[in-house]
Amino acid sequence: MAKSKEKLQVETSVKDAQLIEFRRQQIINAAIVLFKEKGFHRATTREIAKVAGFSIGTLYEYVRTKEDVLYLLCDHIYHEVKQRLASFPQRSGTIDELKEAIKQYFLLIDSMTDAFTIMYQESKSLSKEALHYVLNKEMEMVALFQNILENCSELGVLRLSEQELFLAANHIVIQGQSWAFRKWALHRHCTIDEFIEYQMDTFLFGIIRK
Amino acid sequence: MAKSKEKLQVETSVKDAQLIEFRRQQIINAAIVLFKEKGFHRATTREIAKVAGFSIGTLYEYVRTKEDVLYLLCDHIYHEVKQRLASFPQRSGTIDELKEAIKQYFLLIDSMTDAFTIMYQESKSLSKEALHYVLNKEMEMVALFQNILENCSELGVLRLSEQELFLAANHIVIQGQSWAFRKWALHRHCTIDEFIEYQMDTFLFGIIRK
Amino acid sequence: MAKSKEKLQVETSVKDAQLIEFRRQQIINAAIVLFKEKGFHRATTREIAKVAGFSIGTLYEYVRTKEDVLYLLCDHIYHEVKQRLASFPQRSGTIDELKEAIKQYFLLIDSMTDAFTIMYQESKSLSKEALHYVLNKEMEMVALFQNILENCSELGVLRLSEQELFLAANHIVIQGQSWAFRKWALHRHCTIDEFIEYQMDTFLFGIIRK
Amino acid sequence: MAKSKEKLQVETSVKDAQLIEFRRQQIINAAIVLFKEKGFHRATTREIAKVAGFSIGTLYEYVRTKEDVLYLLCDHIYHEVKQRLASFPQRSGTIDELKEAIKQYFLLIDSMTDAFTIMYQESKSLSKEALHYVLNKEMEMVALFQNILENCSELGVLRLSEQELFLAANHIVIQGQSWAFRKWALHRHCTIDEFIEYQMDTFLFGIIRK
DNA sequence: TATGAATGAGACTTCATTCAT
DNA sequence: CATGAATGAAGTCTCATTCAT
Repeated sequence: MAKSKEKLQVETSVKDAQLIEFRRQQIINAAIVLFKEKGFHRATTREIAKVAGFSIGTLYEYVRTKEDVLYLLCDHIYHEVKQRLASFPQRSGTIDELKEAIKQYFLLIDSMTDAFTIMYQESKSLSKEALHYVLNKEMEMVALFQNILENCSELGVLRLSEQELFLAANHIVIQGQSWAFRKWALHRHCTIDEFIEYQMDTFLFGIIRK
Repeated sequence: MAKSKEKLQVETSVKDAQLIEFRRQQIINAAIVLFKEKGFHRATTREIAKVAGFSIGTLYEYVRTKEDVLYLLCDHIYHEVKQRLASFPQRSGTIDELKEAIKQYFLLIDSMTDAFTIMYQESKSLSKEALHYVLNKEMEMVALFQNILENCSELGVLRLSEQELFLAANHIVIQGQSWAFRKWALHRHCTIDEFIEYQMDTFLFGIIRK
Repeated sequence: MAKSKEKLQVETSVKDAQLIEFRRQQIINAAIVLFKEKGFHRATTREIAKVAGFSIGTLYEYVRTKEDVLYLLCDHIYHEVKQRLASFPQRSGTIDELKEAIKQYFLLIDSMTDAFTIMYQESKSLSKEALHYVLNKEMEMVALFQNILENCSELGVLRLSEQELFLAANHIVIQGQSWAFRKWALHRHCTIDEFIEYQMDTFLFGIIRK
Repeated sequence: MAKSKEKLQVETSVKDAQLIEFRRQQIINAAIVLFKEKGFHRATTREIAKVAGFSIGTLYEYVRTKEDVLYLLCDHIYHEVKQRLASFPQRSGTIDELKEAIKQYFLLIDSMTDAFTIMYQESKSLSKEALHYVLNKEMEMVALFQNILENCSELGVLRLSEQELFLAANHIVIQGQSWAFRKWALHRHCTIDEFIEYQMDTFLFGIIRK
């Protein structure tokens, strides 16, 4: 797996970039369905190809190993998260911005429950190199919230130490994820909106008071 | 896998109950090491036997399938959690009791990081029946905290709705687990004690205010 | 194993029907050699693949389990029997037709001694479902002779009760098979032709007299 | 396996001859049940010991290998057959004696269907040496009938060539066995007595006429 | 580009047999 | 004599990956 500072490249024998993009999206969609149903290891490449709508031979034209499929999936998720959270940032440093960011993040997770769950249960199957890359992305996600919190902190809205900033950002990320992999228990007691409200409430109050 | 209301039984061809207990603990210990290192699927039964200190044949005298090993491991964890949380319950309904419970739970997780991580990443590999049993245990764990919170609520220390009780209990459980599977990121910024303090602080403040 | 009223289907991942037919014939041939030499249980799937001329992986592209190999073998035999006995039916109801049928059946067995012996010693290793199917075929074989006898009976050449018709048909089938699994003893005393003549003689005389 | 002209000896580490006899009968009985149910290969030595009523360790005090169990079983059957057919021989050379012998043989088989079926389906699993011994016994059984037929022939009751004598004896033995391994089909159409009568009738008529 | 038959390393599991108690 | 825990060779089957068409 070739490496670049920015992104691990999954090599192909196919040249047409658009086709690559298209096929890979098919692969990711198939992978989400299958990995959710049976996990990374129990899902076979043959099945992935079949669900994706082409042959096993074709699959291997767009991916070098099964692990690549998982990597593609993880990468895809972070891409989505970034896009979603990047779409509204006014860098105002107000509590409202923070709230909006949290809300968007939670809603995103709710709309991609399966993908998130897979990522958290299967990323350990990545190679050291790929895992490292994915965990970095994860930290970037935390950093996104850390930034927003920092803005608030600088404007005096919050009063948090370095450590508290980090822990608070983590707190948000984790609670969001928990909606994905504990949905089976949570959604019997509340909707995503109620969940968001509760988290926001508790969290902000716990934070702001300082 | 025979079933009883209380516990799924893993059958053996060995008769000496003490020996069974002993060997199974060896198996669990070996499994924790290996599952942590390579995950459930990449770890082979032969390796498990080897690390446990006996032959593959012997392993299968104490376990019917590889899945049984995972089940044994999960069951073991819940056993520990219950013992730990059951060891100090004065049922006082005070905030101090709540704090102590949370602390014990977090410390337990810290001392069994690997086991907890495995459970959360691999339990999906259990059979439907075994998974159901494990998830039930998980809910029992949540219920433990729910009870303590309820006690506090009844004594007027807290003022929480049914839903809030459940969400708060979940909150605790999740944050505790997050220390296990995000330790790699967290422990670079704080110790377990600092983490506990932070969680307690934020959480309780977010809760109590009501 | 999918089921249809007519035939149990052994499923494949290979799509080319002609190739399937070809490979399966290779498998059956290999199985006859090996099952004869060491029996169903002592013959390994790896050996079967090797003798058939391909890898173990390929074997499992054309067969789902080892049992399938045995089933394929049994099915093949009945196919042959039917073809052979169906090739000359003038439905005349004469003794000559009966004699010809018996002769063809005995000659067929002589040319497939190994396959027949295997079938009678190993069919018990089939699953209940497959065994049932095979025993049904066996009864169909008996019925073939029962029909011929019935024709003779209706034309007054023979005078047999229902029960006698059945027993007589069985008699033929069994004596034929005995040439297969007792060849080791019989062929030291007579050729297949002598055996046929003796059986015909004794049997017909015992029957016709009535 | 030590060899003597008369009988293959299965060695033991136990000395008490009576106990040996007793335990072996237990083993044979257990083997009949289990080999019938699952065949020689699928039945495990552990099961045999369990059904026999003792431990696996004890089993191996009275038998050196699993194959020995099968051998013991086969040997036992021939012992029974000989005893049964030896109990009434007046060497009269009459048709009635022949008829009585046939009847006794058929009745014996009917009372030991399972054992006979096992012998014919599993004896192939014996070592070459043991198989040879068992097949010899089989030929002795044929010879028993050959003798009786010869007596009749000498007295002029029958008029058969050497070859015919052999084939006729075989005929009897085979038809008897067929009651064992085709009982599933036959007993729906007739009782053992009807079967005997039919066989006697057809066979004798086919024979005597000469 | 797309296909799918072929490959074979390697996984899980069984079970006959031994031997210390 | 009896026991049963331990052993490990060997068997069946899966599935990621390749490559000729």
